[in-house]
Amino acid sequence: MASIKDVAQQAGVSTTTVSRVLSSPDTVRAPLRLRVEQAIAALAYRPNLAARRLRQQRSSIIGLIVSDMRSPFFTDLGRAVEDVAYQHGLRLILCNTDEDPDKERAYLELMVDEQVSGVIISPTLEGLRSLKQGQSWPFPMVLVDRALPDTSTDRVLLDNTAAARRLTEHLLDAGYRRIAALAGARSTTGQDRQAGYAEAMRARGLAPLQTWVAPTVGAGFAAAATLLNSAEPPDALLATNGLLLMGTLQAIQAAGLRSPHDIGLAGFDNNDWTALPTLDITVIAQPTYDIGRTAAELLMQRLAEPTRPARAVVLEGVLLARGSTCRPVLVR
Amino acid sequence: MASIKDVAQQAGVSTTTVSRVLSSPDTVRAPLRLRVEQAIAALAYRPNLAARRLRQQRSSIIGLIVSDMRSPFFTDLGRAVEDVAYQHGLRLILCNTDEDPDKERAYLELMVDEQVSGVIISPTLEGLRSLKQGQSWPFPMVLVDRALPDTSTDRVLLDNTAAARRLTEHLLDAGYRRIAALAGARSTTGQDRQAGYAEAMRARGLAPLQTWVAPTVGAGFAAAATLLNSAEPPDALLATNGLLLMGTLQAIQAAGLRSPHDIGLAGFDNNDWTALPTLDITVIAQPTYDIGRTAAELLMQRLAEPTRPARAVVLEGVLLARGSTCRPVLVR
DNA sequence: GCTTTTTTTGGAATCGATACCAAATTAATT
DNA sequence: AATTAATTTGGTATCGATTCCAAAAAAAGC
Repeated sequence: MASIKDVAQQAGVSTTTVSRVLSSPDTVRAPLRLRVEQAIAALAYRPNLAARRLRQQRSSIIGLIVSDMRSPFFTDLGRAVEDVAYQHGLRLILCNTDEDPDKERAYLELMVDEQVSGVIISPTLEGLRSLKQGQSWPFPMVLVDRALPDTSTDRVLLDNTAAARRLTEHLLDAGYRRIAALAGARSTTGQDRQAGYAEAMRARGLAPLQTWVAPTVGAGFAAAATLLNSAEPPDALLATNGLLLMGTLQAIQAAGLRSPHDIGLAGFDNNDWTALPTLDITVIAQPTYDIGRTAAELLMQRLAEPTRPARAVVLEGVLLARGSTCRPVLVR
Repeated sequence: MASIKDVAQQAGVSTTTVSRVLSSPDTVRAPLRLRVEQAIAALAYRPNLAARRLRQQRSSIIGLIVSDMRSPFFTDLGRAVEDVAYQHGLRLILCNTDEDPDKERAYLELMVDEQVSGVIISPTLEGLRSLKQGQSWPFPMVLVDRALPDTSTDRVLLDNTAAARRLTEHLLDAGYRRIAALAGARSTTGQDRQAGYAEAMRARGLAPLQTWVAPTVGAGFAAAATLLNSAEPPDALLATNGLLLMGTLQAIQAAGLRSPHDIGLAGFDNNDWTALPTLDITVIAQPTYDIGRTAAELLMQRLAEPTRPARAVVLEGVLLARGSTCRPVLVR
């Protein structure tokens, strides 16, 4: 493996000059630069990233920390981040926390060890709290999907409260009244969406009826099944994320019910299956890829300009009104 | 940030000793070791990975190269790899090739630059061919999901031909005859599954009827729609992966057809939505997480023992026979 | 108790790039 | 043409760990 010394020798210059050709070519005069470039090509020289990193005390790596990459939202997000990262010559290290604050902390410490240039993170509640209490890390961070108000960290969020409010109003407008919400515990996203739901309900003089559940298909199924089997079952269900929506749908079908005839159904995340004609589920579509791309770009901008003020980008969800919320007219 | 020198000074020993406490503690006598350990704790010392990597000429990073992390199969796989990697103190770098051989090559070269310890890859056809032609890389590789026969690289595969054969036989046993297969082009997986399908068809004296398509939902939809609108439409459709299955289902529903009454439907990948009672689609379930875990473990074993002979692990798919292939008895 | 062997510790070189500062070269100014 | 300023280039220290080899200490052998 050729090193910078070999290149320097081959081109008859110092290693300093070779280094300059690599980082700021226009400070080296043309004839020399040409010789160096030829030597680089001839030896198929590739700079040693470890040496560079040791000297510069930073790496061209960024971290992506999410709860579980298998959740479709994070999958899309990750793909977008990866695209932008590689366009900028940065590598992406991937971490799944499973909503475990200890794992989250451990991964952040790994990021310190790796001397990453920056981290994009969808933090746990505990992580957010410790950030708010002044916990700081030796790299810039961009929060995605989750954040607490009044913290000065770059972030990209959906207007969760507004989106949930809109979705709830859509259900109310369709004539549903006993609307129950399944909200993901352990994240601000779930809390914000629950808040939007509750606001919309109260605005019409109705009592909100939310259940807090772990953000998994299984937990969604169990909670929805319990609701459906209760004495006074709801006439519509609202799931605050794609996994819970799947679980809820499973419970509805397992109970032999159909939307919209027997029960209204709406949720978040425009996953492929929600659009199937025989399911046709009303959802809030999140601009998932955009969220990831924006987050990565915010990080790039901060790396270029470390002192600029923190920026919050709030994106809108799009309501896709479909058949699962078209309540048939009933006479009671 | 404390360095090994600071620790050495604090403990009153040489850096060599500190290094030894870190890598092989039992070569340092207890009292000294204790002093060093206390100094490490007191200074919250963390070794500089760049320095270590520069000296050792390798990094504790592994790469995962797949076509698109958004495909559920690769999502699960990636999660498994990540779990095992972190258990072994390795970081995971993620790459999406989009089935583009140039991108694949570029990413492999990045892996060289990063001096990764190893790579887990689901290679493109071109990538496999160049491997077979003797292209070699300065790190061990484990192939997942795709491989050519007679190459000596560690690999973890599904028995794709057998699985597709079994699925096709299941359709035949249910009474379907004009079974059309949508096979993913550009991967050995698609080819192998097509082969299994074709074998099963020919064994019953039927002519296989396959269409090669790009492995995306949209391409699956288009191809299935064309088949359904043809003069002699098939009586069953077989999709060789989860994305194609979704596209096929969309086309069936868009045409106003229902399984199993109007048309049989079967596919690969036991995604959540396939199990919904109202869809209830027969699939071959791949042990996705297991595949990823096994691949990661194979890599760990090779890192521990670089010279051991290459190993191929072939896992079985599980046929989940569901409602979409229960052909109602017809009189023709 | 003294020599030999084994174990434990330290000194200094090394990995490969970059950054600072000084030397050399070129350009600009009077 | 001589002096000064600006630009290009090179020498060398440095980043922080590991590794080889030698020195010191402990254990073993006679």
